[in-house]
Amino acid sequence: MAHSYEYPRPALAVDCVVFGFDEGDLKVLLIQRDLEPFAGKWALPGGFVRIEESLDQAALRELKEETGVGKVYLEQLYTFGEPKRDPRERVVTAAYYALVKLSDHRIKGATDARDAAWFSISDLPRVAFDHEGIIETALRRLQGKVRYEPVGFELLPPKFTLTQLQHLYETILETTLDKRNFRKKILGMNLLIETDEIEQDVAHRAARLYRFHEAKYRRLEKEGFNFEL
Amino acid sequence: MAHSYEYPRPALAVDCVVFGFDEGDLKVLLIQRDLEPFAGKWALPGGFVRIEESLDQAALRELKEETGVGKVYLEQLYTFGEPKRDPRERVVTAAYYALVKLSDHRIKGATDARDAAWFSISDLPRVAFDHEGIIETALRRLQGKVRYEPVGFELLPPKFTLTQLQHLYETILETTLDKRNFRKKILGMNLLIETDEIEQDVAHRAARLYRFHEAKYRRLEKEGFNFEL
DNA sequence: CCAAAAGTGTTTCACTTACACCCATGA
DNA sequence: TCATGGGTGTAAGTGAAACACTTTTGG
Repeated sequence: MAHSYEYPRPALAVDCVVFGFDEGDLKVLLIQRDLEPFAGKWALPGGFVRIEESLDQAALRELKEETGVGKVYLEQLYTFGEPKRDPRERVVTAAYYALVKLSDHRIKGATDARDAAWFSISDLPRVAFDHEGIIETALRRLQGKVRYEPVGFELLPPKFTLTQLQHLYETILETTLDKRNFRKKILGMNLLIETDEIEQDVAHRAARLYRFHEAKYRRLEKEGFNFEL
Repeated sequence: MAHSYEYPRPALAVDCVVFGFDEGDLKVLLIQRDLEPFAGKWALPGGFVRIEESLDQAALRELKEETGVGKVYLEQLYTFGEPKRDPRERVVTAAYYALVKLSDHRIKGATDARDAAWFSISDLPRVAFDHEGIIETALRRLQGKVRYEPVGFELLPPKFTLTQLQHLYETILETTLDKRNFRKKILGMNLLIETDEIEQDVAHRAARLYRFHEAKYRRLEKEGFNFEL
């Protein structure tokens, strides 16, 4: 193995694909760049990894700095290292994806110095660098993940209706689901806690609100239980 | 976003977990380090990423240089970036995993300057750095992958018996499978081509050899077909 | 009373699982 | 002829999929 200092080093960055879900719409958080290259263009929140911090820490820090997003589900996605992906110089980026509850973060966006905004996944603007490919990769990963792990709840408020949950799955998986079968299956897992509250301010019969029983899921998971669909 | 040259940069490496399958045993290829730190210890093949090459290229190059392994299935696994994972200085490593046909690579190992050897996954020596964790991550990934994509064939010779295939799955998934059900399922996919050859030099009835119909799989995959178990 | 979404069961079909014996071959 | 693994079918059970009407509520 060669010594590391014999060669020039690529720069190392992190970028985050932040997903939110709102009114049947899957959204991604983008920030407007204020520096070249691609100044003025939309891009994923991210930045360079500091010498003393882990990649996870770097991703969290950038997320906080650029978007105000705090407590989120965060997972490493893939590391992109094509030599020409940054026109200035060699930059390798460890991409992450995050799931946030829009109920917590609806206000954020234009809070920081930087301009940030949510875009529907089906109506993204042109983005800088290879970020379109990164977003695409993140979406595919989310589609895979949501089938066999209960990450969908990270995108919903703590209390939600079964219809909201179904719409979330339909949106992410780009499909439609049968209402009765969906409810049968999800309730059959006994991982939802029925609250005695109902949704408010709707012009029709109000649906019951449920919570996800995270602790119970963690317990079952350890015993080999598999969340599926 | 800060300019990259304001800060010291981590070094960037790649490491490969190379899997092979031999006589019912899942193996990993390790090399003996000749430099500090951990000189003399076993470690994953890998090295630093050069400034003009992609991560995939770096992984392939290191694999070739250190082990002679050429045509393989190669996929990025995860990027490990804990600040202290290398005692000398900050090194971030993009880990890959590779699947090779031991029938092609049985001879290799001690060919290069470096000492290389195959170890059973169930009987690994102590390894350098955080490589044990990387191997563990790779194994879990392989276990997940093998269920819903036909990567198992990358570990078998081009022609194989159904029993070999079953043993491969049993080994990777650490379980046992019912012979009749396994054969029914795998043959029912119509992705195996029955050759008119049989295995040689066995002290009992010789089993028929099959090939994996890769082209057909690629076609079906595009139409939405899902390989499963 | 109308519009809109909530909520609820049953039947059918496909797939998974469990299970045991005879056959072919080489030593 | 014996030991070793190769090769084969069926029945029962479980889970997925299809499917439509009544109820509640607010406007």
